[in-house]
Amino acid sequence: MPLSKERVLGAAVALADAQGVEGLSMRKLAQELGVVPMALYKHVANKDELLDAMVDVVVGEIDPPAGGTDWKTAMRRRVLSARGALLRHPWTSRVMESRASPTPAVLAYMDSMIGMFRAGGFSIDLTHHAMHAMGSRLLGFSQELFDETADVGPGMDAETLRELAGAFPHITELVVAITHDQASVVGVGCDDQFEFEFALDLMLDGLERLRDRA
Amino acid sequence: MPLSKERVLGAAVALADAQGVEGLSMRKLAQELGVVPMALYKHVANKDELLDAMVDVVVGEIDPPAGGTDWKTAMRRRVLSARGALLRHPWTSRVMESRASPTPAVLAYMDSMIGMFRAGGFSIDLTHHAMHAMGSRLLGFSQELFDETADVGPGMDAETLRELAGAFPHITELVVAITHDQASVVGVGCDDQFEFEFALDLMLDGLERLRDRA
DNA sequence: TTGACAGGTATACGGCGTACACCTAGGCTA
DNA sequence: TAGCCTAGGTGTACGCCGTATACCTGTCAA
Repeated sequence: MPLSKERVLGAAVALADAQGVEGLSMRKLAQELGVVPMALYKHVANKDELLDAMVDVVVGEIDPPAGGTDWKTAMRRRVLSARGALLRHPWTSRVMESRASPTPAVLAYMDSMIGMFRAGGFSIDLTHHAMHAMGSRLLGFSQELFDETADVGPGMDAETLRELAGAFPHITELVVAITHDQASVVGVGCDDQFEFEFALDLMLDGLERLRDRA
Repeated sequence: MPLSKERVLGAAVALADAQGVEGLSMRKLAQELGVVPMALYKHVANKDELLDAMVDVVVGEIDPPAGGTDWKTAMRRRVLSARGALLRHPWTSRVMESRASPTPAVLAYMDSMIGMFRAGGFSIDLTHHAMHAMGSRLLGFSQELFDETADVGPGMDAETLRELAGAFPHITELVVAITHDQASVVGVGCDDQFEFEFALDLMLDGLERLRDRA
């Protein structure tokens, strides 16, 4: 089977899924395809263009807007669909952020999101603010700067734990509370999906209130 | 003047401020300091540690919590102070996101933020949700996935503009509205500071309402 | 005086993206 | 059918990167 842009993209996405985007190099990708590195350049202009195209693959997995419902549930559904795509390809958010300007596919997604607000009766100005306020959540991710439970685990002795508790009392209190909530569940950690939806609804409810006040 | 961790860090921050974090290499940094690359390794273990230390420099610029006010204005002030630091060193957010785990300084900042919620009468659970919901905004940035006015400017002919309007009608409408709002100002673009505070207040107000309901 | 050590240096390795020249097979035109 | 064009894979090489390793030199304590 000869090379093609589709084959290259597919292998690139798979490789990034498997190894993370830091592990994706033109050379490894070529090897994966049984080909010499420079062969890739007959199908993509350079690595940056490859990354852009990979983002578009993921954005293409987001469901189209649902019809026949109010703006809020339609938007909610679409955002959660985007989140699904981003969870399947966790490298995407990082790549998207590092890119200088958005790809047409991302622009089209944003455009249709704006349209959903407008159809929901939002003024242009409020729509504008809403887009900013939603920020990355529109694409189904909110960068989590730290996973509070990742660093606390079985691999830590009581001494270190006590030190941590002294240095960061509030974090400790919080982690303890979370962990107790679900003591029976294997693998401590909070319910990311719940947290995401919590913040999403907080945002959507607040925006709705602002719209109705005007 | 001999090398020192402080001199290395200072030069690294300055270089990243000037060239962006992509332009920061151990070799360029060494050259900036008039020294051979390997000399740096007597003061930092490796580039990752250097990046972590650079983040801590910026986090150190964030004002301590303001006393003598209610939780909301105290938190608002602190977040805006963080935003100031991040705006002075725009590379910081990207570096922070790319790091595997947060530095102690970042943890300490988060810890004190949690403390501010708790002092404001938030339950542990609501505090937890609040921290997730605030996400990166806690550190004064919300990743802007696209700057809607960056791509539309004097360097674009009427033909391209019409094409864009056809492909992305809602974005176009929005950009036009924004640009008209401030026709007299040089350099189109929305007021980022306003947008940030809008979203921040939306969040804080929503959280307060939840707290009072409980 | 000696010896340890802190701190700057020289060299080298493997990995990266990619420019450039080359080859080769398939298909189109004359 | 002869000639050539071109799409697509190859080989080599360049300059950049982070950093391991060995080395040198000046300072200071014993």
